[in-house]
Amino acid sequence: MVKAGVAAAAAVRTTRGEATRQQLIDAAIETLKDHGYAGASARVIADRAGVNQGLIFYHFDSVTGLLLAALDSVSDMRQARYSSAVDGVDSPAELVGVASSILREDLDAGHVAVLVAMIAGAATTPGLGEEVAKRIAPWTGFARDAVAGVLADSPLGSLVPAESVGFAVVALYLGMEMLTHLDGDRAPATALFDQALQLATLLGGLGGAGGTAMPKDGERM
Amino acid sequence: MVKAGVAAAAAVRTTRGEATRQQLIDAAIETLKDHGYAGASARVIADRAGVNQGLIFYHFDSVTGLLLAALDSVSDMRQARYSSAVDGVDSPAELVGVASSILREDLDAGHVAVLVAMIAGAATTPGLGEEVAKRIAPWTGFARDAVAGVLADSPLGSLVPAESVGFAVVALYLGMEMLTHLDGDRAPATALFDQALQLATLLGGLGGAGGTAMPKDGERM
DNA sequence: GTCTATACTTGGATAGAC
DNA sequence: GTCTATCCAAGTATAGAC
Repeated sequence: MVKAGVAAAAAVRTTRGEATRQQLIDAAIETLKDHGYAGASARVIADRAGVNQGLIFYHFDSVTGLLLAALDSVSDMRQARYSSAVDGVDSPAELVGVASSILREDLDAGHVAVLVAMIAGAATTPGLGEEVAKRIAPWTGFARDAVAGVLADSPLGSLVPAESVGFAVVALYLGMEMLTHLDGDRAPATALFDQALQLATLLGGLGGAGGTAMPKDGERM
Repeated sequence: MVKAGVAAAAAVRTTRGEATRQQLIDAAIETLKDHGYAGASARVIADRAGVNQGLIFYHFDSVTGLLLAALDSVSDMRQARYSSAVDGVDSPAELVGVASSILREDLDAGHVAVLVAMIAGAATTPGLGEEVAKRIAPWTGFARDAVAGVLADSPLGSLVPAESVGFAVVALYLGMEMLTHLDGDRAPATALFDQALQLATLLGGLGGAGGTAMPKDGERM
């Protein structure tokens, strides 16, 4: 059996502990999606991961610690996806198109459900609010910057501050997840995005330079 | 002590049981606001109400039953408030103004926090989703109708379907509550509403008939 | 360092006292 | 009709085996 670089940088080698650690994070993510914060107990998560419940406390100190690691994982993963997708976009219509196609992914895969669950849980567990807030801030920041980017050379830029639009987009995003998840019907969310795309295209046409209507998907991740 | 109409219609007389029942509902609402769904246990709620824990099961069959009664209470109360406030509004700018001033009430008082907590809880507790969905539907319906009302004689009406706008408004509403609650900062929410009001006033000015900029508060409740 | 068995706490629910 | 005492299930956390 070839073992590449025993004394090399720690990042590469996968110890047994690292494997269970990852299994626990994955199981925590799935559990948050399916059962929300209140349903994400040590026993349920550990069962799903197929490991002993006590390992959560060994690897993450507490259930809360594990859930935060899960939030980190989802947040990092999705933001990488978003960054690469938004890269090269330069009109409001394109941005709406890209946001729309990615949100569809998120709703289907339940990525935002993890954020929603953790924000909800922040109300319950002392000290969690601060930690979750730290991890949500990049989302509003990212949205603000993306909006600012396409608004810079548009006449809309002077009407709507990117700060407010970024906040609104993330809020809308979270709210849509809640409503969609609640009655299992994606149709209103889809219709809303179609609507937004149409409107953005129209405004882009009226206004300045930009304006290809259809988004590029940005498959790279 | 005067006891009006002992044999009269049941609605008026307040039995001891009714009082406890109401105390429990009030305590459940406050507990959902402060500690979220996961923190709303029978013992915590009963302690807050100053009654024995077992009474929850006597009066409401289960904790879930009590929480749904609490949701009903908040939902009914707020919708009465909304209805009376929107009554007489006939321009988009006015509507945004009214919505803005009431949302400020809601954020301060934590009314929407109860909705958010229950929607989050719906992911956890089997069967709860359906019940919560039933109680949230009137909100999107109300928003849709309010939007449709002011959009009817506006040129915007043909651009944006009230259905989608209503859905978006409720989603935005829930998302704003989450973000605001999370980092305890009302400023972004306030700024967003100021922004929306400004934009609606502008669009109203460009477009059709309506357009007094300032909302009436609709103090009656 | 990794994992298991076990201790302890809290929560939902009910039988029966008042 | 109201409340208490109590049962059992589920939760977090740790002491100690490997």
